[in-house]
Amino acid sequence: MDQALRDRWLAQADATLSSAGRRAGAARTAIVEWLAREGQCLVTAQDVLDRLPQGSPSSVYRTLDELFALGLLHRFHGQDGVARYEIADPLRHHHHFIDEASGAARPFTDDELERAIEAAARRLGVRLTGHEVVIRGRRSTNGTQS
Amino acid sequence: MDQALRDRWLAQADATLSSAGRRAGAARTAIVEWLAREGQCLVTAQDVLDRLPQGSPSSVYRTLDELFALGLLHRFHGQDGVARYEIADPLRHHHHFIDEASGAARPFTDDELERAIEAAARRLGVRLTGHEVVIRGRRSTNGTQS
DNA sequence: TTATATGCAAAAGCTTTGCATGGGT
DNA sequence: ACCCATGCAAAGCTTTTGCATATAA
Repeated sequence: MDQALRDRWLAQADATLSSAGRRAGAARTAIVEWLAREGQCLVTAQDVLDRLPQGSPSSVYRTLDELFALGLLHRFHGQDGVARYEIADPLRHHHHFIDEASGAARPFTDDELERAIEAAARRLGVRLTGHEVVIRGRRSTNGTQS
Repeated sequence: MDQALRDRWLAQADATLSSAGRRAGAARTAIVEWLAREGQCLVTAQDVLDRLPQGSPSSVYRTLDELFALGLLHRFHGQDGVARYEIADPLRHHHHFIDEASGAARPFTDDELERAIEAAARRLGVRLTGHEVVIRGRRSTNGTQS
């Protein structure tokens, strides 16, 4: 749904990978392209393996790891101990709402919450390098957003 | 450092466990008592095993699981894919600051942040059942707290 | 040509489970 | 006496690693 983000990330990923001396093989190419399309929120290695004809488990895990190490992916460890990744875009930051009814995760952004986190870090005497918020609950009435 | 919390939780745990029909064996007793003392922030199954003479791996994992299922522990899955637990106290809620220099996690509370999360949930149209915040960074200057 | 990417299979690490025995109530 | 708790050993799952081969640059 966010074409601009997709393209920007793909270009950034290619640039970063090749300037790190990595070469583009069939597996990595397929994985990176899939992530650009489908990796905007919390995908697992298994998701990639299931949906991609191309790529062995080792390639998938290695590529995911490498992209994470280069700062191209964020990594989380979900409620079940399985690693989840998503595209890291410096221009966009989001948090996660987990719907208890379905177990599904939805990304959301909230500027006021963002400011509150920065303020809390200041009060703690911490120079912030990253932060994550997970909200769990149920949609109370009519959904307001997309 | 919080004696009241410790005692309250221990009493609550005993009550909840026995009303769930569970019996107190040597392993569970030792584990629950250790958690009441040392489980206020992000301990792993391995921590329990290392520090306790009493209790086999299966007892530790089973007890931790059971306490989680009964709502007596919170469970998180750390950056390394290892499950971390901490005492769940309805009267006290805290978040986590992870110091990038040491990797250590420290609990903190912040009422304003709490309110910001509630406000964000309201804006999302979500009835909140839980939430977690992780802040990552470095202590910027002189440490202010204990 | 030379270092890197890939895939297979094996290993590693955390956690869960089956089962026989011990123990609480 | 009955059922739950415990511990051992084995199995399960996700993820990592070793190694031989294929391939990008």
